[in-house]
Amino acid sequence: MKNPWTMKMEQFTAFSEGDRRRLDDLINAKQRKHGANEDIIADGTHSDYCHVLLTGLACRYKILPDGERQIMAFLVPGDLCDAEIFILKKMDHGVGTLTPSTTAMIHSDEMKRLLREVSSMSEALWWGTMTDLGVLRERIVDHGRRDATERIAHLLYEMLVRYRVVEKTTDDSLDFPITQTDLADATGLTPSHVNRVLQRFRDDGLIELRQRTLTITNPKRLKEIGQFNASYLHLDRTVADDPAIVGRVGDLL
Amino acid sequence: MKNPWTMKMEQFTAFSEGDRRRLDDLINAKQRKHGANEDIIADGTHSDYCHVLLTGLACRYKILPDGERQIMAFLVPGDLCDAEIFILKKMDHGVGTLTPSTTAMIHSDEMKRLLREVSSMSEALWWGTMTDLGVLRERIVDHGRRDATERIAHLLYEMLVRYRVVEKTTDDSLDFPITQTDLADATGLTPSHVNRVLQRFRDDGLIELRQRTLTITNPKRLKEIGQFNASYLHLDRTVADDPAIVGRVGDLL
DNA sequence: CGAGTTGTTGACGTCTTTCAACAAGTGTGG
DNA sequence: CCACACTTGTTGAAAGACGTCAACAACTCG
Repeated sequence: MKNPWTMKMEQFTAFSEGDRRRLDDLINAKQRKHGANEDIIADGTHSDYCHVLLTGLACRYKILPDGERQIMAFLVPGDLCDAEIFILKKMDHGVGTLTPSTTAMIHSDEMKRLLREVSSMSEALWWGTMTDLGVLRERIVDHGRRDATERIAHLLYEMLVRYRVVEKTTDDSLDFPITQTDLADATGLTPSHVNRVLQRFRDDGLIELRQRTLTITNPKRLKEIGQFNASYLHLDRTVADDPAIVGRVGDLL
Repeated sequence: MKNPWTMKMEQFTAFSEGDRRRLDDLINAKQRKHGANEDIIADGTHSDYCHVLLTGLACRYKILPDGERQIMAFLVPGDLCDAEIFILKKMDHGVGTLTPSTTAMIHSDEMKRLLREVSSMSEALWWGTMTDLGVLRERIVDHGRRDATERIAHLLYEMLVRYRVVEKTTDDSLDFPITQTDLADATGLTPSHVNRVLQRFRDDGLIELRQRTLTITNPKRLKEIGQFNASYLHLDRTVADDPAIVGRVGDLL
C-alpha cells in the first residue's frame, strides 16, 4: 500500500521503482503522532524538518490579534505542511490538526538531496505548490464574491472532489470531522450562520450530515449553487492520463 | 540601471556579474507593450512564454459567471505573471493590466535553462512563489475576518510597503492609479462602500488621495487599523542584509 | 469641448452578526 | 455502564454592516 505523499505526487509525475522505495523509506523513517487541535508547526517558528500529513485532517490558519481564527486551507493525507520552511526563515502561519493525525518528518537537508537526486521530485513539488496557489485564489473568489450559501456549497463540493481523488469516499459519502465552528473559521462566517445554511441544505435535500459523515445527496445541484469549476485544482493531467481516477472523479468535474 | 526583475530577486539572493548580465539580456530580448485593461495572459490559455512585468500595474483576476470580477493580487514591476505556465497546462485565472504596461517575454525553454544554469535562480523563484502564497493567505484573512475599514486600510498600507521596497515612493506618497472600482473588486466590496470608507479615511486625516496620488498622512494609525503585520511579506532577509532597504522600509514594519 | 470614465451621495433593503439560551452529542472517570 | 462535564449544534430576536439602485458631479482624454 503506497504512502499518500507518493500517491499524490504520482497524480502528476512518474517515479521509478527505486525512487518510490526511497520515498517510502523516508516517510517511514521518522513519524510523529498528534492529537486533535495540536500544532504541527506553529506560526512564527522554524523547523529543520518538513512535515507530510499521512493520516488525519489538518489546516493552515492564523490567529488574529482579537483572538479570531481564520482557516486558509484544509490539508488531507499526502499534503505537504510546510514547503516554505527550507526557503523562508519562519512560518507566517500555523499548521494544526483538526483530528488526531500522523505526520512524517523529513529533514530539510534530506529534502534538498531528494530534489537534486530524484529527477521528477522538483517538478512534483512545483506542481503541488502551484495547485496550492490555485486553491488559495479560489478561496479568495469565494470570500470576495460569493455569499454564505454559495461559499459553503463550494467548500463542501471541493471536499467531495478532493476526497474522491485520494479514494476516501464511498459513493458520495465522506468522513467529515470538520465542526461547524471550523467551517465558520474557514468561510469567514459565524457558526450560527453556518448552521442555518447547513440546515437549509438539509431541508432542500442537498446533503445529509450527521455523526461526522457527510453525504452529498444532490451533487449536481450543490455544484451549481457553489459555482464550482474544477479547473483550479489542475486535475486535467491526472484525469487525462489515469483511467482509474477518471472513473472516480470524472463525473464530478 | 538594473531591471526590476533582477532587483526583486536580489532582495533574496545574490547573482554574479555574469548572471546579472545574462538576465538583463533576457529581459531586453523580447518585450511587449500593453494598453490599460488588456490581458497579459488570459484565463484558460497557455503560452510558451513567461511574462515579467517591467513597468505599469497589473492584477490577477477571475471573472465569475455573473460577470463580476475578483482581483486576487496586484502585480508591480519585477513580478512574474505566470510562473505556473511551464508546469501547468493552462492558466486558471487571467493576468491583466490596470495601466499601460510593458512586459518582458521569456520562452519557457529559456526559463528552464536558466533554472539549471544559474545556481541561485531556482532559489529566487521559490522565494517569489512562497511570498506570493503568503500574500494570498493574508488576503484570505482580510476577506474572512476583517471588516471593510480594516481591509482597505490593510491593502493601502501593504501597497505603501511594497512600493517603498522598490523605491517607488517619495516619503509616504505613491502613484496610485487603482480606481475605486478596482479596489472594490480586490476587497470584495462595492464601489460605493469603498468610496465611503475612503471618504472617512480622508476625514480622519489618515490619507490624501487625489489625481492618482496616494499620500498616507498617518501611517502609524493606518497600520493599526489594518492590523498590519509584515511577516507574510518575508522581507526579513532583505531587511537584515541590506542597510539601504532597512533605511527605506524599516520604520514601516 | 464633449463623451465616457470615475467618484460621490442618499434612501432603503438584506444578509450576516451578535447575544443569549438551550439541546444534543461526545468522551472520561468512577 | 452510567453520570457528568464539555464540546458541538440549534434556534430566536434585534442590530448593524454592506449592498442596491439611482442620480449627479468631477475628472480624463482624445
